[in-house]
Amino acid sequence: MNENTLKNSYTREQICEILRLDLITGKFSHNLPLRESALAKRFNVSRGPIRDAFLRLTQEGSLVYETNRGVRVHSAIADDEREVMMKMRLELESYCIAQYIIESGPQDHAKLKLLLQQFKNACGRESLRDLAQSDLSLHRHWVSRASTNLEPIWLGLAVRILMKYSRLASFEESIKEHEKIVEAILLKNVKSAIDALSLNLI
Amino acid sequence: MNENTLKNSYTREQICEILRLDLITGKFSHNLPLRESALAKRFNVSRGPIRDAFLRLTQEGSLVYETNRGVRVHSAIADDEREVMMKMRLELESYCIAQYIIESGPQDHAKLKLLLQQFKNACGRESLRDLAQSDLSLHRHWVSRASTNLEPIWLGLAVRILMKYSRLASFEESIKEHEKIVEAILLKNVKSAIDALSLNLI
DNA sequence: CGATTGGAAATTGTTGACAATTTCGCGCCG
DNA sequence: CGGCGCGAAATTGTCAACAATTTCCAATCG
Repeated sequence: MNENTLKNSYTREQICEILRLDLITGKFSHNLPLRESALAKRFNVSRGPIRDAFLRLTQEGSLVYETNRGVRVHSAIADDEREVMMKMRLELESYCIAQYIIESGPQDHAKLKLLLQQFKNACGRESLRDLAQSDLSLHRHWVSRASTNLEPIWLGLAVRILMKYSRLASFEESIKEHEKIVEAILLKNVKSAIDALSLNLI
Repeated sequence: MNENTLKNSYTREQICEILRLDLITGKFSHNLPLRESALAKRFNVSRGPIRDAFLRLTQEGSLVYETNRGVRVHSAIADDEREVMMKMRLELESYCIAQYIIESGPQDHAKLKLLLQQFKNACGRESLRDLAQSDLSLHRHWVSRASTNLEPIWLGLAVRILMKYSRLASFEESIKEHEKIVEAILLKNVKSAIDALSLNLI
């Protein structure tokens, strides 16, 4: 926890992102509730912003809220729930990639390449946290560019799916899958991009 | 606004529900930001709970948040976004109805009949607000019973879809569609329930 | 006349204090 | 010895005040 060393306090958004990655990588116990005051101290802010983050993560589905009793980590999704979520996510991202290919310009492509490179680096470091973060960032790039309306829905799906398997398959394979998707996008080949995506989202 | 006449202040949850229906039925301008203090006065609470509700509705997608500038009503979704959302919602609710048929007991069925009746009553009153509320309650019943994991995702989809058409098709037709779904559920006929659902979610 | 800049008003962001609720341990009684 | 209140501690819920930021308007300058 090196965030305490910085004196600057965190924004609601930053706190939310950090906690989200903590949740994805399983840093919190499933049975113990998360305490507002403990996290307030950790991030060097008052309880207000922490409550804001809790509320968001609850809506995303990674936390469960009980009145007067705080929040707990949501139980992992079942296999068939994951299957449904995957179908929904594939539907959503397919649309977004098709849209992204139409709308994106050179600066988007530069960003895309950068995010892919960061993903590869994270695979190299073999850090689960960095991997989850860069995976989310990459997918989020085309989703948010294509539709701000679909982005919050996508986030809820992606986070829950990631929580299910804090362990991703093989780093090598994951890199190849994402390379194929990005390559197809840069060539503006919708069909091939979606084919590659559907191999990634299984 | 008869909520002011009651002295009791509202819970976060109630405020959220009221605002959600206000948003669905188009009570707020798309360009003007929603003011925390104005709503705090309306609900007779401080700004804290209002901010909580804003945060939730933002995550649901009906509001858009800008740092230091408050929230505005999110722009309506495009036709093709609606199409994607509908496919996702159909996928989600089909699973939930199948699950619901397996798990539900007599008391669930009683509740189901009650919710259907309330939906019919709302159609009779021709109140758009009541209609939206009872439509949401009915669908929410089987979704929440089947999967707490899918419920927040479903809510985001359903709200945005409802916002798109504050005007529903025909009351008569809508009643028939929902009667068919409920009937099939009570008979534990999964296929026919999902068929009826897919006619409703178009 | 239009653009700019300065400051006042309005609004959001954050905090610490207090109220309401839950939790937990301890003594008490059967 | 086990269950039952009871009260203290811990925790969440709410609030009002203050800080930071944005917005708006009017005075000023080119």
